[in-house]
Formats: sequence, structure tokens, C-alpha cells
Amino acid sequence: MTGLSSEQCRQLLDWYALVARVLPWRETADPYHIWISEVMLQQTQVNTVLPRYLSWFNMFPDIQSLADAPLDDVLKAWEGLGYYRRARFLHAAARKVVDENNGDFPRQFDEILSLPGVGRSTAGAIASFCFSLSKPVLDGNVKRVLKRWSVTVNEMADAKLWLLAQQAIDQSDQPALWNQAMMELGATLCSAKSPKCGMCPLADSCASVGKVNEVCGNAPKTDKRSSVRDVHWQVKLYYQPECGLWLEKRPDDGIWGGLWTPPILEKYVPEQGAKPCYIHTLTHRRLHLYGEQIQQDPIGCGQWVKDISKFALPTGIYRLLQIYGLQMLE
DNA sequence: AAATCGGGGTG
DNA sequence: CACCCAGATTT
Repeated sequence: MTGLSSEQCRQLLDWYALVARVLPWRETADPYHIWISEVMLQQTQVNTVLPRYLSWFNMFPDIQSLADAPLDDVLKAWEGLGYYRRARFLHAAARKVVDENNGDFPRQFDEILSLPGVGRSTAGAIASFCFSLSKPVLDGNVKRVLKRWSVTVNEMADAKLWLLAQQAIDQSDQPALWNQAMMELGATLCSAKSPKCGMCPLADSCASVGKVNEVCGNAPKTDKRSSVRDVHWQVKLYYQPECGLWLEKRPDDGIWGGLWTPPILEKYVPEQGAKPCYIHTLTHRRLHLYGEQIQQDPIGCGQWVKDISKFALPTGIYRLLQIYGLQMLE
């Protein structure tokens, strides 16, 4: 297979110049802002990120303020975004940049890549957007574009896709725009379902025009869902009007790591009476949450909370509290 | 290579 | 319901 010609590169960049969406992280080349946007956008859709990106800098205007903040404040700012490990990585990376590099964001690819929570694709985005380095981005969008453009079979190893992505960006003298254009193409025209090949600037050279359904789209996935397991958790709701709600901090590892929840019995065996429960679905687990209102005093490591707005709680717990009429705590 | 980690959007 | 989303890290 061959790389893209310079003519095809120009067509893609011309198309991008015409149709590019206006997004706030496209209005800056500041590495702190780009870094925050890229981490937020990991496995998270643009429309979900937009309001969170805009409000983030009210709380943490620069990397120094992020490094100085308590981790709990960072988790609270991340509340609802999911994959909470990302928030802890952000905090750790900010500390590292402040402690080891005087607060100056690293400018070399390997140093960027070495930051916690920054993998090859995110590092490529920061390196190209902020410092014009010819490093490719290979996210879900770009992978789909390259698979469709280059081959007619569905599976293609990541190693080959990285090679293809690097060859492509080496053809371009504008790595930042090139990466942006590839992502934009995947996010808009070359979407997973019903791609619009008729409008695509790469249609002339694409191997999949007219048969995209066979390539990386509607092909059946082989039992990826078998790993979605059902788990049953009893959520112990200690609520006393004069004290509030009893919350515990979850361990850093595992589901909802570092967030605050009522005490949870994780290996709960529901009785035959089939008590109603709220089902909260994650990527790999279906959480069956059984609320249990308890009058006795709690024991263990936790605290009474009258105003939970200062604490980072997972979305599933908010839903459960609402069902039990405890939303007044919010 | 496979599993883990959220929550929301879409057909 | 299935699949996807500007993936990274751990096992």
C-alpha cells in the first residue's frame, strides 16, 4: 500500500479549512489548555466535554493552581465525566511538571509522553498542536479513516495504523492542521455509521468508497459484550436529618476510584423477594444498586455530610439518592 | 493480547 | 440493545 500523495494531502487540508467546526481548544496553542482538552476528550464526546472544558479554567486557571489544589477538588471538578483515573493522572502530571520542570510544560515528545495519563495519541496531539512536531494522532476517528482508506478488510493491527499515520503526517508540512483534519473527517463525514463518501475529499484514493459497510462499520463484533457482567451492590443509606448522609471515600483502584459514596456491600445477594433496584450500566459492568435505608449509627471510616455539593459523587449514586428522595442534600 | 475504567449519544 | 466516543494503564 502506498501513502497519500501530496495532492490528496492538499485536498484534505482544503476541505478542513472550509468545514472545520469552531471549538474552543482550536482557538489556542497553549499546552496547558490543549492538554486538559485532550485528556477530557479521551473516550468522551465533544458535546460532553464542551461545558466542562470551559468551566475547568475557572477552578484551575494554570498548571500551578492545578498542582497546588487538593486532589479532592480535582475529582470534584471531574465529577460526571467518568474514567476518574484521568483526574488523578492530571493532578499527578501537574505536580510533576511543577516539581521537575519549574511549571513549564515539556516541549519534547518523549517528555510529553512520559506524563501520567498521556499516551501516544494524546502526546501526538499536544506535540503537533502546540509545538508543530510531526507526530500523528491515532484516536478512534483516525483509525477508522485509515482502515477504510487503506484496506478492504476489517482488521488492521494498531502497529500498521501507526506506521500509516506517521507516513501520512510526514507528507504534510502542517502537522497540527493535518491531525485536526483527520479527526474532523472521522468525526463528521467518515463516521462509524452512514458515512458520506460523496462529500469526502479523499474519495478518489479511498479503497472503501461504496462498500464502507464491509469495512469498519457495521460488521458484527465477535462477542465483545461477554465481559459485561452483572454485579449486585447494597448501598447503605445512613440518613439522619440532624446529621445528614454518611459517606465513605472509595479506594483509588477500581470502579469510582477516589469518589465518595455511602458504604457499599459489593457482594450482595438479593433476597428472593426481588427488591427493586436501580441499574446503572458501565462499560464492563451492570451495577444493580439496592438502596438500604438504615436507622442505626454507622461504624467505620467515613463522615456525616449535610451538603454533598463539596464532595465528588458518581452519577449512579446521585440517581439512587434521587430515587430515595435524598436529593435535598444536593 | 486482554481487561479495566463512566457516562452519554445514536441508530 | 449494540456500538461508539479526540484512550491509557495494568495484568
